[in-house]
Amino acid sequence: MAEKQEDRKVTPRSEDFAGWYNDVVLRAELADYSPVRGCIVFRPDGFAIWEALRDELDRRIKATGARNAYFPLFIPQSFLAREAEHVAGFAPEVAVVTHGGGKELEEPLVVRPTSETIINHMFAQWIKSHRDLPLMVNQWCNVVRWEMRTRIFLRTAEFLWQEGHTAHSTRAEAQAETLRILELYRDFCEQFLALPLVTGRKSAAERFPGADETYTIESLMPDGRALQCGTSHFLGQNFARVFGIRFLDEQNQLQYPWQTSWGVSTRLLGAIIMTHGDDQGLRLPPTVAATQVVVVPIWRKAAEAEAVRAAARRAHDELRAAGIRVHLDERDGVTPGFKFNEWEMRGVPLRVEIGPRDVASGEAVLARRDLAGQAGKSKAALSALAEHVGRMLGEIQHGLYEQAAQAMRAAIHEFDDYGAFCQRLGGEGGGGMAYVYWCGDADCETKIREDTRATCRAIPLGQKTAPGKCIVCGRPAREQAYFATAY
RNA sequence: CGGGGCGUAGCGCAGCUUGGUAGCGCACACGCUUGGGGUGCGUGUGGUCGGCGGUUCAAAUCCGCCCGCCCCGACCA
Repeated sequence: MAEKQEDRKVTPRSEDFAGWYNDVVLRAELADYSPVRGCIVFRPDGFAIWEALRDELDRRIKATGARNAYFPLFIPQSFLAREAEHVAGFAPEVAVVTHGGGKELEEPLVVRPTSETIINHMFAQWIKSHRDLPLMVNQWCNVVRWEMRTRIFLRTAEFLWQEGHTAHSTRAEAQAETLRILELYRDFCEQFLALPLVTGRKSAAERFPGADETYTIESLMPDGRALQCGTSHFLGQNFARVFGIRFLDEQNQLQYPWQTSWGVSTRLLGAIIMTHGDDQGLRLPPTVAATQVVVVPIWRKAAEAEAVRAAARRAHDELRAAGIRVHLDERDGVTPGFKFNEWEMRGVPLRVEIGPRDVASGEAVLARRDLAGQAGKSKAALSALAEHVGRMLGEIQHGLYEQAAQAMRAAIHEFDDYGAFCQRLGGEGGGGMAYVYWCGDADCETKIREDTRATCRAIPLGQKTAPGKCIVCGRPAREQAYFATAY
Protein backbone atom coordinates (compact mmCIF):
# COMPACT_ATOMS: atom_id res chain seq x y z
CA MET A 1 0.00 0.00 0.00
CA ALA A 2 2.69 2.41 0.99
CA GLU A 3 4.66 1.24 -2.01
CA LYS A 4 1.78 1.85 -4.32
CA GLN A 5 1.26 5.40 -3.17
CA GLU A 6 4.94 6.08 -3.56
CA ASP A 7 4.69 5.12 -7.22
CA ARG A 8 2.01 7.70 -7.75
CA LYS A 9 3.92 10.56 -6.29
CA VAL A 10 6.57 12.57 -8.03
CA THR A 11 10.15 12.75 -6.82
CA PRO A 12 10.19 15.27 -3.94
CA ARG A 13 11.40 18.61 -5.21
CA SER A 14 13.83 19.10 -2.36
CA GLU A 15 15.39 15.70 -2.96
CA ASP A 16 16.15 15.93 -6.66
CA PHE A 17 14.99 19.03 -8.48
CA ALA A 18 15.73 17.78 -11.98
CA GLY A 19 13.98 14.48 -11.24
CA TRP A 20 10.99 16.32 -9.83
CA TYR A 21 10.78 18.53 -12.92
CA ASN A 22 10.81 15.58 -15.32
CA ASP A 23 8.24 13.69 -13.25
CA VAL A 24 5.86 16.64 -13.20
CA VAL A 25 6.13 17.30 -16.92
CA LEU A 26 5.47 13.65 -17.77
CA ARG A 27 2.83 12.93 -15.11
CA ALA A 28 0.89 16.11 -15.84
CA GLU A 29 1.01 15.04 -19.50
CA LEU A 30 2.44 18.32 -20.71
CA ALA A 31 5.01 16.75 -22.98
CA ASP A 32 6.62 13.48 -23.92
CA TYR A 33 9.95 12.41 -25.32
CA SER A 34 10.08 11.81 -29.04
CA PRO A 35 11.99 9.26 -31.12
CA VAL A 36 14.34 12.06 -32.14
CA ARG A 37 16.93 12.94 -29.56
CA GLY A 38 16.39 16.38 -28.10
CA CYS A 39 12.98 16.85 -29.67
CA ILE A 40 9.82 16.68 -27.61
CA VAL A 41 6.11 16.24 -28.23
CA PHE A 42 3.83 18.91 -26.81
CA ARG A 43 0.80 17.05 -25.51
CA PRO A 44 -2.56 18.84 -25.48
CA ASP A 45 -2.31 20.00 -21.86
CA GLY A 46 1.15 21.41 -22.44
CA PHE A 47 0.28 22.95 -25.77
CA ALA A 48 -2.78 24.59 -24.20
CA ILE A 49 -0.49 26.54 -21.88
CA TRP A 50 1.56 27.66 -24.85
CA GLU A 51 -1.58 28.69 -26.72
CA ALA A 52 -2.88 30.77 -23.82
CA LEU A 53 0.50 32.41 -23.40
CA ARG A 54 0.88 32.94 -27.12
CA ASP A 55 -2.56 34.45 -27.61
CA GLU A 56 -2.04 37.04 -24.89
CA LEU A 57 1.49 37.90 -25.97
CA ASP A 58 0.36 38.13 -29.59
CA ARG A 59 -2.25 40.72 -28.60
CA ARG A 60 0.35 42.73 -26.75
CA ILE A 61 2.87 42.58 -29.60
CA LYS A 62 0.30 43.66 -32.14
CA ALA A 63 -0.56 46.58 -29.89
CA THR A 64 2.98 47.89 -30.44
CA GLY A 65 2.30 48.11 -34.17
CA ALA A 66 4.21 45.01 -35.21
CA ARG A 67 2.40 42.72 -37.63
CA ASN A 68 2.70 38.97 -38.00
CA ALA A 69 4.38 37.44 -41.02
CA TYR A 70 6.02 34.16 -41.88
CA PHE A 71 9.45 33.53 -43.37
CA PRO A 72 10.87 30.20 -44.64
CA LEU A 73 12.20 27.43 -42.45
CA PHE A 74 15.18 26.96 -44.78
CA ILE A 75 17.89 29.56 -45.17
CA PRO A 76 20.71 29.49 -47.73
CA GLN A 77 23.84 28.56 -45.84
CA SER A 78 25.70 31.56 -47.20
CA PHE A 79 23.22 33.94 -45.53
CA LEU A 80 24.29 32.86 -42.09
CA ALA A 81 27.92 33.52 -42.93
CA ARG A 82 27.43 37.17 -43.84
CA GLU A 83 27.57 38.55 -40.33
CA ALA A 84 30.83 37.45 -38.73
CA GLU A 85 29.71 37.24 -35.12
CA HIS A 86 26.38 35.77 -36.10
CA VAL A 87 27.92 32.85 -37.98
CA ALA A 88 30.48 32.26 -35.25
CA GLY A 89 27.67 32.15 -32.71
CA PHE A 90 25.34 29.83 -34.53
CA ALA A 91 27.45 27.68 -36.86
CA PRO A 92 28.14 24.96 -34.26
CA GLU A 93 24.47 24.34 -33.63
CA VAL A 94 22.76 24.57 -37.01
CA ALA A 95 21.18 21.64 -38.78
CA VAL A 96 22.02 21.56 -42.47
CA VAL A 97 19.96 20.09 -45.30
CA THR A 98 22.21 18.79 -48.07
CA HIS A 99 19.79 16.77 -50.18
CA GLY A 100 16.38 17.35 -51.70
CA GLY A 101 14.39 15.57 -54.35
CA GLY A 102 16.90 12.76 -54.32
CA LYS A 103 19.75 15.03 -55.39
CA GLU A 104 22.49 16.87 -53.60
CA LEU A 105 21.65 20.57 -53.36
CA GLU A 106 23.86 23.12 -55.07
CA GLU A 107 23.93 25.15 -51.90
CA PRO A 108 23.12 23.52 -48.56
CA LEU A 109 20.20 24.98 -46.62
CA VAL A 110 20.33 25.54 -42.92
CA VAL A 111 17.27 25.01 -40.79
CA ARG A 112 16.73 28.39 -39.15
CA PRO A 113 18.26 28.76 -35.72
CA THR A 114 16.80 32.31 -35.80
CA SER A 115 15.64 34.35 -38.77
CA GLU A 116 17.69 37.55 -38.73
CA THR A 117 19.42 36.73 -41.98
CA ILE A 118 16.49 35.75 -44.14
CA ILE A 119 14.27 38.48 -42.77
CA ASN A 120 16.91 41.12 -43.40
CA HIS A 121 17.41 39.80 -46.88
CA MET A 122 13.75 40.57 -47.47
CA PHE A 123 13.90 43.88 -45.63
CA ALA A 124 16.56 44.98 -48.09
CA GLN A 125 14.01 44.62 -50.85
CA TRP A 126 11.17 46.26 -48.99
CA ILE A 127 12.89 49.28 -47.51
CA LYS A 128 13.69 52.13 -49.91
CA SER A 129 12.53 55.28 -48.14
CA HIS A 130 12.23 56.69 -44.65
CA ARG A 131 8.51 56.43 -45.37
CA ASP A 132 8.87 52.65 -45.26
CA LEU A 133 10.04 52.90 -41.67
CA PRO A 134 9.59 51.80 -39.05
CA LEU A 135 9.07 48.31 -40.38
CA MET A 136 7.99 45.95 -37.63
CA VAL A 137 7.23 42.26 -38.11
CA ASN A 138 6.81 39.35 -35.80
CA GLN A 139 6.68 35.67 -36.55
CA TRP A 140 5.57 32.67 -34.54
CA CYS A 141 7.53 29.64 -35.64
CA ASN A 142 9.81 26.77 -34.76
CA VAL A 143 13.58 27.03 -34.79
CA VAL A 144 16.26 24.36 -34.53
CA ARG A 145 19.48 24.49 -32.56
CA TRP A 146 21.48 21.30 -32.28
CA GLU A 147 22.19 21.37 -28.57
CA MET A 148 24.58 18.97 -26.89
CA ARG A 149 22.45 18.51 -23.81
CA THR A 150 18.72 18.96 -23.84
CA ARG A 151 16.00 19.28 -21.21
CA ILE A 152 12.27 19.32 -21.76
CA PHE A 153 11.06 22.88 -22.55
CA LEU A 154 14.26 24.43 -21.20
CA ARG A 155 16.56 23.37 -23.99
CA THR A 156 15.30 21.30 -26.89
CA ALA A 157 16.73 20.82 -30.35
CA GLU A 158 13.54 22.26 -31.84
CA PHE A 159 11.50 24.83 -30.00
CA LEU A 160 8.63 27.20 -30.65
CA TRP A 161 8.97 30.91 -30.22
CA GLN A 162 8.11 34.33 -31.48
CA GLU A 163 10.74 36.52 -33.01
CA GLY A 164 10.14 40.18 -33.66
CA HIS A 165 12.27 42.14 -36.13
CA THR A 166 12.12 45.86 -36.59
CA ALA A 167 13.93 48.50 -38.62
CA HIS A 168 13.96 52.19 -37.74
CA SER A 169 15.31 55.36 -39.27
CA THR A 170 17.17 56.52 -36.18
CA ARG A 171 19.37 54.94 -33.58
CA ALA A 172 17.33 56.48 -30.77
CA GLU A 173 14.10 55.06 -32.09
CA ALA A 174 15.53 51.55 -32.38
CA GLN A 175 17.01 51.71 -28.91
CA ALA A 176 13.69 52.89 -27.54
CA GLU A 177 11.96 50.01 -29.29
CA THR A 178 14.38 47.51 -27.77
CA LEU A 179 13.60 48.77 -24.29
CA ARG A 180 9.89 49.03 -24.97
CA ILE A 181 9.82 45.32 -25.82
CA LEU A 182 11.88 44.52 -22.74
CA GLU A 183 9.24 46.27 -20.67
CA LEU A 184 6.48 44.47 -22.59
CA TYR A 185 8.09 41.13 -21.77
CA ARG A 186 8.59 42.08 -18.14
CA ASP A 187 4.99 43.08 -17.65
CA PHE A 188 3.72 40.05 -19.52
CA CYS A 189 5.78 37.59 -17.47
CA GLU A 190 4.97 39.18 -14.15
CA GLN A 191 1.30 39.87 -14.70
CA PHE A 192 0.25 37.03 -16.95
CA LEU A 193 2.63 34.21 -16.05
CA ALA A 194 3.17 35.27 -12.42
CA LEU A 195 6.93 35.02 -12.93
CA PRO A 196 9.09 37.37 -10.86
CA LEU A 197 12.07 38.75 -12.77
CA VAL A 198 15.13 40.86 -12.78
CA THR A 199 15.85 42.78 -15.95
CA GLY A 200 18.81 44.50 -17.45
CA ARG A 201 21.57 44.56 -20.01
CA LYS A 202 23.71 41.56 -20.93
CA SER A 203 27.47 41.59 -20.62
CA ALA A 204 29.49 41.45 -23.85
CA ALA A 205 30.13 37.75 -23.30
CA GLU A 206 26.44 36.95 -23.01
CA ARG A 207 25.30 39.13 -25.90
CA PHE A 208 23.40 37.80 -28.92
CA PRO A 209 25.80 37.10 -31.81
CA GLY A 210 25.55 40.12 -34.06
CA ALA A 211 23.90 42.50 -31.59
CA ASP A 212 25.34 45.74 -30.24
CA GLU A 213 23.38 45.30 -27.04
CA THR A 214 21.22 42.59 -25.57
CA TYR A 215 18.64 43.14 -22.86
CA THR A 216 17.18 40.31 -20.84
CA ILE A 217 14.49 39.23 -18.47
CA GLU A 218 15.84 36.69 -16.02
CA SER A 219 14.11 34.66 -13.38
CA LEU A 220 15.52 32.54 -10.60
CA MET A 221 14.30 28.98 -10.25
CA PRO A 222 13.67 27.35 -6.84
CA ASP A 223 16.85 25.29 -7.20
CA GLY A 224 18.86 28.49 -7.23
CA ARG A 225 19.70 28.59 -10.91
CA ALA A 226 18.83 31.47 -13.19
CA LEU A 227 16.72 31.10 -16.30
CA GLN A 228 16.85 33.54 -19.18
CA CYS A 229 13.19 34.02 -20.07
CA GLY A 230 13.44 36.38 -22.99
CA THR A 231 15.77 38.76 -24.78
CA SER A 232 15.50 42.00 -26.72
CA HIS A 233 18.41 42.97 -28.95
CA PHE A 234 19.57 46.30 -30.29
CA LEU A 235 21.24 45.24 -33.53
CA GLY A 236 22.62 48.61 -34.50
CA GLN A 237 23.31 48.67 -38.24
CA ASN A 238 25.20 45.39 -38.31
CA PHE A 239 22.71 43.37 -40.31
CA ALA A 240 21.65 46.36 -42.38
CA ARG A 241 25.22 46.76 -43.61
CA VAL A 242 25.79 43.11 -44.52
CA PHE A 243 22.39 42.67 -46.12
CA GLY A 244 22.46 46.02 -47.88
CA ILE A 245 19.36 47.51 -46.31
CA ARG A 246 19.40 51.22 -47.14
CA PHE A 247 16.87 54.00 -47.32
CA LEU A 248 16.74 57.60 -48.45
CA ASP A 249 16.13 59.98 -45.55
CA GLU A 250 14.35 63.36 -45.65
CA GLN A 251 17.55 64.97 -46.95
CA ASN A 252 17.75 62.45 -49.79
CA GLN A 253 20.75 60.86 -48.11
CA LEU A 254 21.29 57.10 -48.26
CA GLN A 255 21.23 55.65 -44.73
CA TYR A 256 21.38 52.29 -43.04
CA PRO A 257 18.40 51.67 -40.78
CA TRP A 258 18.76 50.76 -37.12
CA GLN A 259 17.32 47.45 -36.05
CA THR A 260 16.03 45.34 -33.21
CA SER A 261 15.05 41.73 -32.70
CA TRP A 262 13.45 40.06 -29.72
CA GLY A 263 11.97 36.74 -28.69
CA VAL A 264 10.54 34.47 -26.06
CA SER A 265 10.19 30.74 -26.44
CA THR A 266 8.53 27.61 -25.11
CA ARG A 267 11.21 27.75 -22.45
CA LEU A 268 8.66 29.90 -20.63
CA LEU A 269 6.69 26.71 -19.96
CA GLY A 270 9.69 25.40 -18.08
CA ALA A 271 9.82 28.61 -16.07
CA ILE A 272 6.14 28.31 -15.14
CA ILE A 273 6.49 24.67 -14.12
CA MET A 274 9.62 25.16 -12.04
CA THR A 275 8.59 28.43 -10.46
CA HIS A 276 5.13 27.43 -9.32
CA GLY A 277 5.12 23.64 -9.06
CA ASP A 278 5.23 21.73 -5.78
CA ASP A 279 5.44 18.12 -4.57
CA GLN A 280 1.79 17.59 -5.52
CA GLY A 281 2.60 18.48 -9.10
CA LEU A 282 1.86 21.42 -11.32
CA ARG A 283 0.43 24.73 -10.11
CA LEU A 284 -0.80 26.85 -12.98
CA PRO A 285 -1.63 30.53 -12.93
CA PRO A 286 -5.34 30.83 -13.82
CA THR A 287 -4.45 32.95 -16.84
CA VAL A 288 -2.75 30.04 -18.62
CA ALA A 289 -4.66 27.09 -17.13
CA ALA A 290 -6.69 25.27 -19.77
CA THR A 291 -8.98 24.23 -16.93
CA GLN A 292 -9.26 26.93 -14.29
CA VAL A 293 -11.81 25.20 -12.11
CA VAL A 294 -12.72 21.55 -11.69
CA VAL A 295 -16.02 20.58 -10.10
CA VAL A 296 -15.93 17.26 -8.23
CA PRO A 297 -19.25 15.79 -7.17
CA ILE A 298 -19.18 13.52 -4.11
CA TRP A 299 -21.78 11.09 -2.84
CA ARG A 300 -22.07 7.98 -0.66
CA LYS A 301 -25.35 6.36 -1.43
CA ALA A 302 -27.06 6.02 -4.76
CA ALA A 303 -29.98 7.94 -3.31
CA GLU A 304 -27.79 10.99 -2.87
CA ALA A 305 -26.21 10.81 -6.27
CA GLU A 306 -28.88 12.52 -8.33
CA ALA A 307 -29.17 15.60 -6.15
CA VAL A 308 -25.39 15.96 -6.01
CA ARG A 309 -24.98 15.49 -9.73
CA ALA A 310 -27.66 18.03 -10.44
CA ALA A 311 -26.07 20.60 -8.13
CA ALA A 312 -22.65 19.96 -9.63
CA ARG A 313 -23.99 20.43 -13.13
CA ARG A 314 -25.69 23.66 -12.16
CA ALA A 315 -22.44 24.91 -10.64
CA HIS A 316 -20.54 23.92 -13.78
CA ASP A 317 -23.02 25.61 -16.09
CA GLU A 318 -23.08 28.77 -14.02
CA LEU A 319 -19.29 29.04 -13.98
CA ARG A 320 -19.05 28.43 -17.68
CA ALA A 321 -21.69 31.05 -18.36
CA ALA A 322 -19.52 33.46 -16.36
CA GLY A 323 -16.65 32.86 -18.78
CA ILE A 324 -14.64 30.59 -16.49
CA ARG A 325 -12.87 27.58 -18.00
CA VAL A 326 -14.48 24.85 -15.93
CA HIS A 327 -14.55 21.06 -16.08
CA LEU A 328 -17.06 18.78 -14.38
CA ASP A 329 -15.43 15.52 -13.35
CA GLU A 330 -18.35 13.08 -13.36
CA ARG A 331 -16.25 9.96 -13.70
CA ASP A 332 -17.64 7.05 -11.79
CA GLY A 333 -15.39 4.34 -10.45
CA VAL A 334 -12.65 6.62 -9.22
CA THR A 335 -12.88 8.11 -5.78
CA PRO A 336 -13.00 11.81 -4.98
CA GLY A 337 -9.61 11.55 -3.30
CA PHE A 338 -8.13 10.17 -6.49
CA LYS A 339 -9.63 13.03 -8.47
CA PHE A 340 -8.29 15.59 -6.00
CA ASN A 341 -4.78 14.29 -6.44
CA GLU A 342 -5.07 14.00 -10.17
CA TRP A 343 -6.30 17.55 -10.74
CA GLU A 344 -3.71 18.87 -8.36
CA MET A 345 -1.06 17.07 -10.38
CA ARG A 346 -2.41 18.78 -13.49
CA GLY A 347 -2.20 22.15 -11.81
CA VAL A 348 -5.86 23.19 -11.91
CA PRO A 349 -5.96 26.40 -9.84
CA LEU A 350 -9.26 25.85 -8.05
CA ARG A 351 -11.37 22.83 -7.11
CA VAL A 352 -15.04 22.99 -6.24
CA GLU A 353 -16.31 20.05 -4.17
CA ILE A 354 -20.02 19.44 -3.97
CA GLY A 355 -21.37 16.64 -1.75
CA PRO A 356 -24.61 15.81 0.05
CA ARG A 357 -23.74 18.08 2.97
CA ASP A 358 -23.17 20.99 0.59
CA VAL A 359 -26.38 20.37 -1.28
CA ALA A 360 -28.22 20.44 2.06
CA SER A 361 -26.58 23.69 3.16
CA GLY A 362 -26.52 25.37 -0.24
CA GLU A 363 -22.75 25.64 -0.23
CA ALA A 364 -19.67 24.25 -1.95
CA VAL A 365 -16.18 23.60 -0.67
CA LEU A 366 -13.48 25.47 -2.54
CA ALA A 367 -9.88 24.26 -2.50
CA ARG A 368 -7.20 26.63 -3.80
CA ARG A 369 -4.17 25.09 -5.48
CA ASP A 370 -1.88 27.90 -4.37
CA LEU A 371 -2.44 27.11 -0.68
CA ALA A 372 -1.79 23.55 0.45
CA GLY A 373 -4.17 21.49 2.57
CA GLN A 374 -6.72 23.03 4.89
CA ALA A 375 -5.24 26.50 4.43
CA GLY A 376 -6.62 26.57 0.92
CA LYS A 377 -10.10 25.38 1.77
CA SER A 378 -13.15 27.54 2.25
CA LYS A 379 -16.87 27.49 1.64
CA ALA A 380 -18.96 29.51 -0.74
CA ALA A 381 -22.69 29.84 -1.20
CA LEU A 382 -23.87 28.06 -4.34
CA SER A 383 -26.12 31.02 -5.04
CA ALA A 384 -23.14 33.34 -5.60
CA LEU A 385 -20.62 30.80 -6.81
CA ALA A 386 -19.45 32.40 -10.04
CA GLU A 387 -18.75 35.75 -8.46
CA HIS A 388 -16.88 34.11 -5.61
CA VAL A 389 -14.86 31.84 -7.88
CA GLY A 390 -14.01 34.67 -10.26
CA ARG A 391 -12.60 36.72 -7.42
CA MET A 392 -10.70 33.79 -5.99
CA LEU A 393 -9.01 33.05 -9.33
CA GLY A 394 -7.65 36.57 -9.23
CA GLU A 395 -6.37 35.99 -5.71
CA ILE A 396 -4.71 32.74 -6.78
CA GLN A 397 -2.96 34.48 -9.65
CA HIS A 398 -1.68 37.09 -7.24
CA GLY A 399 -0.86 34.51 -4.59
CA LEU A 400 1.33 32.51 -6.96
CA TYR A 401 3.23 35.61 -7.98
CA GLU A 402 3.77 36.69 -4.39
CA GLN A 403 5.02 33.28 -3.31
CA ALA A 404 7.46 33.18 -6.19
CA ALA A 405 8.59 36.76 -5.72
CA GLN A 406 9.22 36.21 -2.05
CA ALA A 407 11.26 33.07 -2.74
CA MET A 408 13.26 34.90 -5.37
CA ARG A 409 13.97 37.91 -3.17
CA ALA A 410 15.14 35.55 -0.43
CA ALA A 411 17.62 33.93 -2.82
CA ILE A 412 19.28 37.16 -4.00
CA HIS A 413 22.25 38.24 -1.92
CA GLU A 414 24.69 41.12 -2.03
CA PHE A 415 28.38 40.52 -1.44
CA ASP A 416 31.44 42.69 -1.05
CA ASP A 417 33.78 39.80 -0.24
CA TYR A 418 34.87 37.63 -3.16
CA GLY A 419 35.45 34.57 -0.97
CA ALA A 420 31.93 34.65 0.42
CA PHE A 421 30.60 35.26 -3.07
CA CYS A 422 32.39 32.19 -4.44
CA GLN A 423 31.35 30.04 -1.53
CA ARG A 424 27.70 30.87 -2.13
CA LEU A 425 27.66 30.61 -5.93
CA GLY A 426 30.25 27.88 -6.39
CA GLY A 427 28.46 25.15 -4.42
CA GLU A 428 26.63 22.16 -5.84
CA GLY A 429 23.67 23.15 -8.01
CA GLY A 430 22.50 26.72 -7.94
CA GLY A 431 23.47 29.13 -5.23
CA GLY A 432 20.86 31.73 -5.98
CA MET A 433 21.70 35.14 -7.38
CA ALA A 434 24.42 37.46 -6.27
CA TYR A 435 24.07 41.20 -6.76
CA VAL A 436 27.57 42.61 -6.78
CA TYR A 437 29.71 45.46 -8.04
CA TRP A 438 31.56 44.56 -11.20
CA CYS A 439 34.03 46.76 -13.01
CA GLY A 440 32.83 45.50 -16.38
CA ASP A 441 36.13 43.92 -17.32
CA ALA A 442 35.81 40.64 -19.21
CA ASP A 443 38.72 39.13 -17.28
CA CYS A 444 36.87 39.56 -13.99
CA GLU A 445 33.77 38.00 -15.53
CA THR A 446 35.83 35.05 -16.77
CA LYS A 447 37.41 34.58 -13.38
CA ILE A 448 33.99 34.43 -11.75
CA ARG A 449 32.92 31.85 -14.27
CA GLU A 450 36.00 29.75 -13.70
CA ASP A 451 35.78 29.99 -9.93
CA THR A 452 32.03 29.42 -9.57
CA ARG A 453 30.51 28.47 -12.96
CA ALA A 454 28.23 31.47 -12.47
CA THR A 455 27.77 33.95 -15.29
CA CYS A 456 26.56 37.50 -15.52
CA ARG A 457 22.80 37.33 -15.90
CA ALA A 458 21.84 41.00 -16.04
CA ILE A 459 23.11 44.49 -15.37
CA PRO A 460 20.08 46.51 -14.24
CA LEU A 461 19.34 49.74 -16.09
CA GLY A 462 19.23 53.14 -14.48
CA GLN A 463 21.17 52.24 -11.36
CA LYS A 464 21.23 55.04 -8.85
CA THR A 465 23.52 53.48 -6.29
CA ALA A 466 26.89 55.03 -5.51
CA PRO A 467 29.97 53.56 -7.23
CA GLY A 468 31.71 50.74 -5.39
CA LYS A 469 34.55 48.29 -5.73
CA CYS A 470 34.59 45.38 -8.18
CA ILE A 471 33.90 42.12 -6.35
CA VAL A 472 36.84 40.48 -8.15
CA CYS A 473 39.62 42.99 -8.68
CA GLY A 474 38.66 45.73 -6.23
CA ARG A 475 38.98 48.45 -8.80
CA PRO A 476 36.27 51.12 -8.99
CA ALA A 477 32.97 49.82 -10.36
CA ARG A 478 30.12 52.04 -11.45
CA GLU A 479 27.48 49.37 -11.65
CA GLN A 480 26.17 46.30 -9.91
CA ALA A 481 25.26 43.12 -11.78
CA TYR A 482 23.41 39.89 -11.10
CA PHE A 483 25.48 36.71 -11.25
CA ALA A 484 24.15 33.16 -11.04
CA THR A 485 24.64 29.70 -12.49
CA ALA A 486 22.25 29.49 -15.38
CA TYR A 487 20.19 26.86 -17.12
C1' C B 1 34.35 13.98 -27.24
C1' G B 2 36.16 12.44 -21.79
C1' G B 3 34.14 10.05 -16.89
C1' G B 4 30.03 7.01 -14.75
C1' G B 5 25.47 4.06 -15.17
C1' C B 6 21.72 1.32 -17.79
C1' G B 7 19.08 -1.63 -21.84
C1' U B 8 13.74 -7.82 -19.83
C1' A B 9 5.43 -5.77 -21.16
C1' G B 10 3.47 1.35 -21.75
C1' C B 11 6.37 2.59 -16.81
C1' G B 12 9.45 0.73 -12.57
C1' C B 13 12.00 -3.67 -11.66
C1' A B 14 13.32 -9.25 -10.42
C1' G B 15 15.40 -13.37 -12.95
C1' C B 16 21.66 -13.79 -15.10
C1' U B 17 26.35 -15.69 -10.30
C1' U B 18 25.07 -21.85 -10.77
C1' G B 19 22.05 -22.09 -19.06
C1' G B 20 16.33 -25.79 -19.32
C1' U B 21 12.36 -21.45 -23.15
C1' A B 22 10.04 -15.33 -18.60
C1' G B 23 7.88 -13.21 -13.66
C1' C B 24 6.28 -9.14 -9.99
C1' G B 25 4.24 -4.13 -8.96
C1' C B 26 1.93 -0.05 -11.40
C1' A B 27 -0.78 1.24 -15.70
C1' C B 28 -4.61 -0.68 -19.16
C1' A B 29 -9.73 -3.68 -20.22
C1' C B 30 -14.16 -5.87 -17.90
C1' G B 31 -17.19 -6.94 -13.46
C1' C B 32 -18.51 -6.20 -8.52
C1' U B 33 -17.31 -3.07 -4.48
C1' U B 34 -16.04 1.76 -2.75
C1' G B 35 -16.90 7.17 -2.61
C1' G B 36 -15.62 14.50 1.95
C1' G B 37 -7.70 13.16 0.20
C1' G B 38 -4.62 8.19 -4.32
C1' U B 39 -11.00 2.00 -2.03
C1' G B 40 -10.70 -3.20 -2.26
C1' C B 41 -11.32 -7.93 -4.71
C1' G B 42 -11.64 -10.94 -8.97
C1' U B 43 -10.88 -12.02 -14.19
C1' G B 44 -8.05 -10.58 -18.36
C1' U B 45 -4.81 -8.05 -22.40
C1' G B 46 0.15 -7.21 -23.23
C1' G B 47 7.16 -9.32 -24.00
C1' U B 48 11.62 -10.19 -31.34
C1' C B 49 14.56 -10.29 -23.04
C1' G B 50 18.55 -3.45 -27.44
C1' G B 51 20.96 -5.75 -32.21
C1' C B 52 24.23 -9.21 -34.67
C1' G B 53 27.38 -13.26 -34.25
C1' G B 54 29.64 -17.31 -31.31
C1' U B 55 29.69 -21.57 -27.57
C1' U B 56 25.90 -25.43 -26.43
C1' C B 57 21.30 -30.67 -27.30
C1' A B 58 19.44 -25.97 -25.18
C1' A B 59 21.07 -18.78 -24.16
C1' A B 60 17.42 -13.29 -21.03
C1' U B 61 21.48 -16.08 -18.53
C1' C B 62 28.18 -17.61 -20.89
C1' C B 63 31.74 -15.07 -24.76
C1' G B 64 32.72 -11.23 -28.70
C1' C B 65 31.37 -7.04 -31.52
C1' C B 66 27.93 -3.21 -32.45
C1' C B 67 23.78 0.14 -31.30
C1' G B 68 20.88 3.15 -28.19
C1' C B 69 19.56 5.86 -23.77
C1' C B 70 20.42 8.47 -19.05
C1' C B 71 23.61 11.24 -15.56
C1' C B 72 28.20 14.36 -14.83
C1' G B 73 31.86 17.90 -17.53
C1' A B 74 33.31 21.48 -22.44
C1' C B 75 28.59 24.92 -25.94
C1' C B 76 23.60 27.23 -25.35
C1' A B 77 16.82 30.74 -26.03
